[in-house]
Amino acid sequence: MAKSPQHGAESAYRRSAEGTRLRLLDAASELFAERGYERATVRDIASRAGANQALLFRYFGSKRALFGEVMARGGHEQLRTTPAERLFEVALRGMLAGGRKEGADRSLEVCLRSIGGSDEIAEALRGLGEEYAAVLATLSESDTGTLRGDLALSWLLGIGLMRVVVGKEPLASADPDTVCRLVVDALGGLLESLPQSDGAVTGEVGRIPE
Amino acid sequence: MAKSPQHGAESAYRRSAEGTRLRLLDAASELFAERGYERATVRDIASRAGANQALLFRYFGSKRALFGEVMARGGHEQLRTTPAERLFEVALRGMLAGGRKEGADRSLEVCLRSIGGSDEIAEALRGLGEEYAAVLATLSESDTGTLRGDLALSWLLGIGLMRVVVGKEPLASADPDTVCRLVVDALGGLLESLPQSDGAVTGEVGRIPE
DNA sequence: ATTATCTATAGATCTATAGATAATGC
DNA sequence: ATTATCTATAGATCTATAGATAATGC
Repeated sequence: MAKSPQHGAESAYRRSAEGTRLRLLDAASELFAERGYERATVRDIASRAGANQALLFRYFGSKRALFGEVMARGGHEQLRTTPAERLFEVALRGMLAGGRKEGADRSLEVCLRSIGGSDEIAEALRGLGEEYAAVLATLSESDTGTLRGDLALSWLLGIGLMRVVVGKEPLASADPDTVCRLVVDALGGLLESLPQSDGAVTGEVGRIPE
Repeated sequence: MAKSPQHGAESAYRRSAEGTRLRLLDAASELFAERGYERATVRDIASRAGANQALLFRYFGSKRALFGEVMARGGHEQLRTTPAERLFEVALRGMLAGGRKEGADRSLEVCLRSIGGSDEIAEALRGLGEEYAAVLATLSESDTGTLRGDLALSWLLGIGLMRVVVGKEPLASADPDTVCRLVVDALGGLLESLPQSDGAVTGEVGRIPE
């Protein structure tokens, strides 16, 4: 019992600047997703990382800079790895899962929970939104294509808002497949090139890309 | 110049408890809509009302109680005065106007800007959402009617989020008629009894209730 | 000796309250 | 005399920093 490490499992990672930096980043990712920017305090983050609160400032400079790194890290992964025709459904399903999938990209969720906070947060969401909407816009041939992309993204975020953040029933407990089918079917008229969900009960058979 | 009133135009309303209470309520309505719950400080509100900050606590008890009164005041007006078939479009157009219409009900906007703040705020939005969604659900005969109502409301809020709060272009500057038509047309498949917007360019003629 | 970590605290906000002041009605 | 209003400040957070301490590598 003598000389027992005072901080449990993470003691093995101790006294490594790089390791602590990474644990702080991971803890920040989680807490920003759970509580949003404002309500996740630097002390909470440091505590979950098993690090001293002062190290957060040593390694990242400020809370806002840490937020920037968190958003930059996972933010674009989903966009890079998903073909345009599948992006809406993949992002929607990620949102519907609401952090229950390990290692999922929760950037949009982080934004949703952080909204009221500050103008800079709104800008972060706008920036990420630009990228999603631009891809979605390619699914329409219309001259209002970019607007249609914005509207599709709006629905995605609105669903996340009501289901994950607000917890509105019955949406909050609804089966992801059911939600996905209803939404993708309705979006068919807006984004002509959006493949309808497979296993649709509406009678329409979805085109499967490639 | 001697004995000039030190507070300008509002001096006429001075020394009336009822009047001050009302000016505080109005100022709070505006500031909550502009900045959300957290960022609208009691000092800002009192200052805009031309009142001393301590009076806010004297007349309302706490900032949260003031928020409650603001939400209770305008929150249900739109719901009472609008027939179910028209609710979605009326609420959407109100959201698209984004406070540019005098005396419009900005309750949903207030909620959107206040989200990250606290669980109690999320509850306020859930409460208001219950009422909207319940009405919208009556527009579908399906057994997933309530879910469809939630999804329609989600789109409404998502559009408000991206347009009013985030300012995503081209949505933020888009013509309300265009947005309305695109959204209402797409929602037709989700809520069968939703009348399509008149002047539709899609070829379908909307049913006009009564 | 270097540098990762910790302690202690400055400094900036905010909500909320206690008690003093001043305008009105009688 | 009553009560609307104002002054001053308590008390609770939070981010951020300065300087001390302690673990590692040479």
